[in-house]
Amino acid sequence: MKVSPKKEEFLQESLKLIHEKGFKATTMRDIAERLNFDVSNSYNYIKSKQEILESFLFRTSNEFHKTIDNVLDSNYSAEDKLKSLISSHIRIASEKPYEVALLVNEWRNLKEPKLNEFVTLRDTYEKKVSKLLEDGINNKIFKQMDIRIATSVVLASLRWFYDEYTVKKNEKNLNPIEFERQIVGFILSGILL
Amino acid sequence: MKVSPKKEEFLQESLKLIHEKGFKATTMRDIAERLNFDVSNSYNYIKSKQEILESFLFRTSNEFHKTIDNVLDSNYSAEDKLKSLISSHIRIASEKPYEVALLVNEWRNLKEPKLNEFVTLRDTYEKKVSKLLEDGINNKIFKQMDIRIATSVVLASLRWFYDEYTVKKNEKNLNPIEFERQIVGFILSGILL
DNA sequence: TACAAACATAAACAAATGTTCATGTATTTC
DNA sequence: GAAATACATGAACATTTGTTTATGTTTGTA
Repeated sequence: MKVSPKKEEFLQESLKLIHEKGFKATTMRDIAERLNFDVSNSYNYIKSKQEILESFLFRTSNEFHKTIDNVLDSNYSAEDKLKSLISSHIRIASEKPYEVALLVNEWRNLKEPKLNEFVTLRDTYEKKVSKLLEDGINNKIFKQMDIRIATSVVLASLRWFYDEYTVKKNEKNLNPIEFERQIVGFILSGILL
Repeated sequence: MKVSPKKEEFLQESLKLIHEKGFKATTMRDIAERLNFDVSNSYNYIKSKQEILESFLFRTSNEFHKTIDNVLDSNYSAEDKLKSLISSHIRIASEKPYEVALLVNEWRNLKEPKLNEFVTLRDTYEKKVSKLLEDGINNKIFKQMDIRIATSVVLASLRWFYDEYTVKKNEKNLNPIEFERQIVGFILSGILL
């Protein structure tokens, strides 16, 4: 599928607007206005408003899945797999913060059957993380923990990071490398000295 | 301010619906339909749709603020303050999961000037947490860490918990006491054995 | 019992929204 | 230079939405 530069511009501007205002609150007229053309012209680029959301969400979801699959397929120890997963997650979130923001905040606006499809993908991703943690526990690398809690907490610890790269630069942005170092420290051994 | 039982029922049902579908996607007619009366009747209970959101959001925000203020005012060590904070957070989220869900997911739908007011409250809350962590670092109880990252990660680790109490009971719900034990373990000393 | 408050309905509204259609102008490609 | 493709406009549409107004019924209470 070829993407003309204008279409790409349309999609990127839509992405940013949807991130700013939320999917429901962003109207087709909002998008068109920002691009200085009439609403109707938008439909030369997309078939429907939903399509914008769907394409971004599934594209980004796929990227995360590919990444975790590669990590799980590797011969690293559970500890190094987890480090590698963290690293990949941070890379994606810093490279494509708006896409990740959409993934986190706007998936609820999908309609069936896409919504179901997405939720299934999300559950699958969680299960992959759970498996990684479970292996680590079985190999006595990680503590004995409730897998469900551990999975949620690890994912929650990473999920907010896109925000550092969408917010205005009134403060210095976090350096992804340093962030990775700190987050690895936190997840592996907590904050206690 | 007295709240009649019918008004309370109206608000609670609105709360659940808004949580299910999102604020924008929930129409006044949706709410009325669920309560088996006409849309117009809703306006005997509230002045506007926005008011529903505002009242829940600021009420819950206040509760969190009161709680953290009490924690900070105590004579506990930084470590015990943090434990106490975690405990309070989990209590609120398990007692009022829908209110907390709204706080986390729907604040973007506030309009100015309420939006600004809310964001300020939220920033203030974060600063309070940062202060707690900073004190702990200065007293050599916590590791040397980037305060901004540590604050975000601690809050993110707690934020998702309401979900355990809003989701259908197809799986056993988490016991808040056990959750607290695990989360304290995680935040204080990570997952590494 | 009478009066006020609470609870309810029906009809209508203005504005906003996603989308389509018919049509026109650039731009690219052969 | 002709033909196809990309880019754009304006008008119109059917729905949906929050909210108001006028009016009626039920319920608690003095």
